[in-house]
Amino acid sequence: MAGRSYGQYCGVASALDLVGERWALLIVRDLLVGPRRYSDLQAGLPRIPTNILSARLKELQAGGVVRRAPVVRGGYELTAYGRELEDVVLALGRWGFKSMGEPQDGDVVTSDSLTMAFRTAFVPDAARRHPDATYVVHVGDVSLVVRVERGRLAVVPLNGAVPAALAAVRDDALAHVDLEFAAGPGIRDVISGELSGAEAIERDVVHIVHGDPDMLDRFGQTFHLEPAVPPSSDR
Amino acid sequence: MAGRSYGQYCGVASALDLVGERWALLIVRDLLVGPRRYSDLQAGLPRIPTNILSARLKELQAGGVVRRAPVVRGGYELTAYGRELEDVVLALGRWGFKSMGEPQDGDVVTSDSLTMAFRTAFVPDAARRHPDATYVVHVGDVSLVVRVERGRLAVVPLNGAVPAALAAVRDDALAHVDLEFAAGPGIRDVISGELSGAEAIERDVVHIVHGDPDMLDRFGQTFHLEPAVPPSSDR
DNA sequence: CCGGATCCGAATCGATACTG
DNA sequence: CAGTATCGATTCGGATCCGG
Repeated sequence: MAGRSYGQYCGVASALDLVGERWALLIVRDLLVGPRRYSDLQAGLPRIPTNILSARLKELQAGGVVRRAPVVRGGYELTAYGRELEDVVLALGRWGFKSMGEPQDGDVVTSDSLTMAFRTAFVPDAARRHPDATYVVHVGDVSLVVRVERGRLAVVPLNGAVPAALAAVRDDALAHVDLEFAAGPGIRDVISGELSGAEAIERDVVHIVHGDPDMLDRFGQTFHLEPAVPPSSDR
Repeated sequence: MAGRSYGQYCGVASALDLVGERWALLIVRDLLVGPRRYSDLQAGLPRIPTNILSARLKELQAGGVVRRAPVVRGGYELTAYGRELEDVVLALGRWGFKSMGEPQDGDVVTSDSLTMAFRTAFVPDAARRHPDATYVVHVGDVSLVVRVERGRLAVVPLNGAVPAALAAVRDDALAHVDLEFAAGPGIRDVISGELSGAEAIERDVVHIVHGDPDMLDRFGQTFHLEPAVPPSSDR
């Protein structure tokens, strides 16, 4: 499966031998949200060719990263070892956030990628200061229920079927939504702190559907990622 | 250069568009140690085809990750943005460490990969308890001077030319080496804590060249990575 | 319809040779 | 030393096909 290894006795090389092939870490990203069926993964990675998805799933299984999900019919899930890739995916997401400019033509936002983005941006310390809040967020055609409860984060899709446990969380959250808003790509300037809540609303980067607009600042503190370094500070 | 993007407006996808191609992160790994010339990179990545190295360096420059090093003739170095990949490389190294079994035929250990491995395994808290120690470590045909000074880590190759600043660190360190040892791949069991210093010496995993063998335990505390999770604990 | 397997042209990779 | 050029071997991407 890894016909071509990097040939180095090194942790980084070993990791890349397992998850360094094209698409592999995006599959892992989606599986970090939860078990997924073949067609779920395909839907979440619109550009992946079906033979590549198939090949990657086989390789990831052979590498002990992924296994068949016994409960979900036709499902895949991460092994314990695979779940430990969360650090890697979060680090990549933090770094890559800084180079996300405007979306390119045809770029999509998926439910799973946005869910992982919230996990990446989540600041536990800030959440501890405001331990409870519930947001409903619309980006593109993805809608998520983002809940901070006792300083812990849960993200659940607003629509669609979810496991019973998550459905309970979702229904509970929807009973008391603090803030519901729709946002475009400019939301990243709120996440990076380059735009205050009020500025974001004024510039139509964020449209408040429901709730107290001041909550948007709390949102920006709870979910924060560093903005891009200016190229000038290159030294 | 990135003719084929993943087409997702997502930090992880954006990161992989920049450094997800084959060999890219290994080039970054080596550049994290310091500026390198084309031939240094080639020597540190014995299996990379020269046209691929050339192509990657171009792409990484276009992506703002790498630039020509003004000081070193023919050199490359990371930009400020590129240096921020350290988190990613360390996370990958930590994860990949767990799947490093025995070295495969033809696997090499390079100076730069071992240097980054020490940075990955370095435990600042443990170093704070023993803030000063100097080791000379031989693995394969790589020899490094590993120095902890006031709780901070510096790794310098034992042989070969280095910039003046590093040469000073090296000479200073060599003046009072606490422990010099040679090790094979089994060194990873010391790093993972699965072998005590005494056991490692007894089983010939580590050969003490010079110094107090008891220092090997301190070494194992200062440089620690989690061992592989047993497949049984998969839930 | 879901979960893939198969086929094929296009792009990339890997090995080697060659050049300023 | 620092790459470019070339070319066969792989892999990738897109589409189609097939069994349950």
